[in-house]
Amino acid sequence: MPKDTFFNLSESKRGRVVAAAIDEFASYPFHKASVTRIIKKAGIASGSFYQYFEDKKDLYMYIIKLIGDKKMEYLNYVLQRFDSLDFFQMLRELYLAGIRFARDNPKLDAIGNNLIKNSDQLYKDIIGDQKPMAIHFFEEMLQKGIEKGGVDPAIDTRLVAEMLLAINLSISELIYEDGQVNMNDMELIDKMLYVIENGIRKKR
Amino acid sequence: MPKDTFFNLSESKRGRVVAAAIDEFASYPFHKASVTRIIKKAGIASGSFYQYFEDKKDLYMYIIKLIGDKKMEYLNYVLQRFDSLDFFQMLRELYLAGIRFARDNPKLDAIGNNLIKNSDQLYKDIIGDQKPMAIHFFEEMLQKGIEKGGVDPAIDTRLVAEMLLAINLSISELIYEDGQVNMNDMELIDKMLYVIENGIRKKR
Amino acid sequence: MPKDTFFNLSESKRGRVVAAAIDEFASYPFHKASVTRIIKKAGIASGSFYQYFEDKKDLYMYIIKLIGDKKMEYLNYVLQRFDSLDFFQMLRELYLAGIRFARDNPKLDAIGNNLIKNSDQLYKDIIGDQKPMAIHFFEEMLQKGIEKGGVDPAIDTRLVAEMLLAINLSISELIYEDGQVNMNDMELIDKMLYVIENGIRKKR
Amino acid sequence: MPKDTFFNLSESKRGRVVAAAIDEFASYPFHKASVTRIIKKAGIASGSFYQYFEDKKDLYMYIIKLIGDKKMEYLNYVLQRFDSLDFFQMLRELYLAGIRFARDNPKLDAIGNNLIKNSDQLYKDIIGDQKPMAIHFFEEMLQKGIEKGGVDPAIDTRLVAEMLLAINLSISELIYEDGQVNMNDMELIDKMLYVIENGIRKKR
DNA sequence: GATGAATGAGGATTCATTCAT
DNA sequence: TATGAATGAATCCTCATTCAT
Repeated sequence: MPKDTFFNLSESKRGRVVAAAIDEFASYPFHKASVTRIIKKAGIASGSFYQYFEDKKDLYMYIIKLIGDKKMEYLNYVLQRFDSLDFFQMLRELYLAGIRFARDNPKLDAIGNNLIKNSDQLYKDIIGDQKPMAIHFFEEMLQKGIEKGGVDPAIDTRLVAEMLLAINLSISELIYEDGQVNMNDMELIDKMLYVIENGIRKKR
Repeated sequence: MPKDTFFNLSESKRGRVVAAAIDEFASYPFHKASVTRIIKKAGIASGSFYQYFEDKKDLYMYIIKLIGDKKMEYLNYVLQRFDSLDFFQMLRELYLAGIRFARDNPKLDAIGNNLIKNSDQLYKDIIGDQKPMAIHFFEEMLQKGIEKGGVDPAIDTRLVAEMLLAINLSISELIYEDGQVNMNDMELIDKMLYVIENGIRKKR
Repeated sequence: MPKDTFFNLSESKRGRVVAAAIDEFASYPFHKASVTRIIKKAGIASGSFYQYFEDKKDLYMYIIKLIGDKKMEYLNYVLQRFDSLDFFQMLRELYLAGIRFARDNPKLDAIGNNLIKNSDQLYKDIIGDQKPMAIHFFEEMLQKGIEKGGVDPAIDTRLVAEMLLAINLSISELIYEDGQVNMNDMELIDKMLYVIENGIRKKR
Repeated sequence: MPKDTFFNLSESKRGRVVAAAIDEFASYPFHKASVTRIIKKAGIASGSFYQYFEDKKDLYMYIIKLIGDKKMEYLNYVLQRFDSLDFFQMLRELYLAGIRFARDNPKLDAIGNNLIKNSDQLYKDIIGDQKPMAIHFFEEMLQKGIEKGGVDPAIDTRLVAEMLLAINLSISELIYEDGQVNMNDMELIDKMLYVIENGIRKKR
């Protein structure tokens, strides 16, 4: 947690620090990210940095938290309708929210993706339970879908949850493939959902 | 590419260097991996290292190439039957080969996974065309499957290729989840393929 | 010397600052003692510190002075009887007073001892004339003892004064040896004085 | 312990490093002693320093060991005659050896004295058993003196050992008092021994 | 080809002190 | 008078790489 001194800062300076950190962590993995560069970009003294944060990790974790909060803003709208939507509607909305978040906040998305996919112990420490929680959430969705009748009860919910998460995480890469957007969000989602719903076996 | 001096080395010394490098890169991300540690583990002089390799990246890329070659050994058996197997048989064999590779070579698998998932620019440089090639391969498989009639022609082959790759990459994590194996390979593959083939919509 | 602002402070706040400083200087040598820690312990603003004191050294010297004053309280009773006691009675009382001071004020004693024994230039600056004065005092005592007839006139008073001071300074270490008290004060003093009076040559 | 690389150094360079370190540690307490200054004085690269030593403490401990070895050179001559000398002859020789060491190696003496007197935990760690061992040695000398008949059996040997050590440690300060030498070694020793042998009570 | 000492830019972090409010 | 954010030189230390032997 950043120290009080950080939160007492003027909004503009705090914003500069956050922006500099986001820039840095989007460009370099944690160990290569340089406090010195962040300091320079933010235009603060090195001593100040350590009056705001315990250390580099403290700042990194704060940025991760910001990312989580920001992502939640995108997801909240969907989550509130957890009970009124059926499974496939819900999944569509979730993927869509993820895409929108990635489009609006490409750097945050990059940092977040790097974190969740990385197998480094440091990253595992930081990410903590978030990945298991995400899987659990998908599994619950599937369970409910089975109960309501929309989802095939023959599937292994845990396994499918992992598959859906893997696909979810690959979406932002899909979007920026080759640095250009190939299709619009809706089209992308529709095509993905078609496959998820129906599989890829030829229908008779 | 390592220099000629490296390939002129006695097999045992070359082996020590490779083993040390694999150990190191499996334990640390590129930037944290230490040339000094590799040198010590391999029992060579630091000067020698730079007579074998341009720099750390040169060694890393060589290891990546070794991993690719090794993986090919596992895949070749499948690829040779590209024409005789139908799409789903092929996919099953590919996933299975991937699992076997991961089980037999956990360190290589770790290095490879870390590489392909990482969004770091450095890693992108190193991985080069491999990911696009993998996607392209899946896409071709799908095309052929459509032509042969087993695969639904309504799908977007490129998109599905990406999805299949994302799932493929998540497999080794599935296997080692919680440090324990939850189901046997066949069961895992079967359940995954069931979903891929049929989707998760309830059948009437 | 602390600034006027410090002496204008409420007694409670001044006391907090002094206590925090004593704590700190008893725990760390001057260079390692941290103004920041003192500030925190005392609950004052860092800016305030420099409105009370010139710098860290200023505070340190003030604490040293406090220690001197405190020690004088213990010695005054003895010094007042300078004329009525003979040399050995006087020495006994002085050592005893020193022991009592150390027992009652272990932190002050620790700071003082560290100061007087240290050969660091900084410490020499701070301690100034105090050590020469102490030696001078012992020397005068010896002179008077010789005149009165109790003390052997063959000794080199200056040298013996130094020896007596060296012994005096080692007393507090003796007391706390191994963190435990080995003998009571009187016994300790008696045994020391016996040696000082009679030396260690076997008597015929 | 310094690394092999240090001992493989040319004598001249090793000498420069040692001289620079002695200079530095004689001028500053451990925490204030600067690796950077040592590096500059010795004319080596900062990286080299850490190829020779684990860290600053490693170098410091090595210097302490050098001091011990050097002091032993001065004491060995005396110690070899442990059995042939009586207590007071022995004590005289020991003090004399100490004085000679201090005169010949003032910087080493300063470092050593600072170490043994300092109450800092770091210094205690480094000095380890050396002080107890010194006291023990004095105590044994006293015991033997009592058995042989030269030393007063009424004394508390442990206490006197501590007193003798305290005096021993104060000798080098005596010598350099006011930066000038007041008397020659023999005279100093004789006067000290006179007091130690006979005490300071007037003889009838 | 082998060696391993030498290099030095760069790393994160500390801390006494200043100064604007 | 009180505050506490700002400062930046200085701290120890790391590490990939070079180069003379």
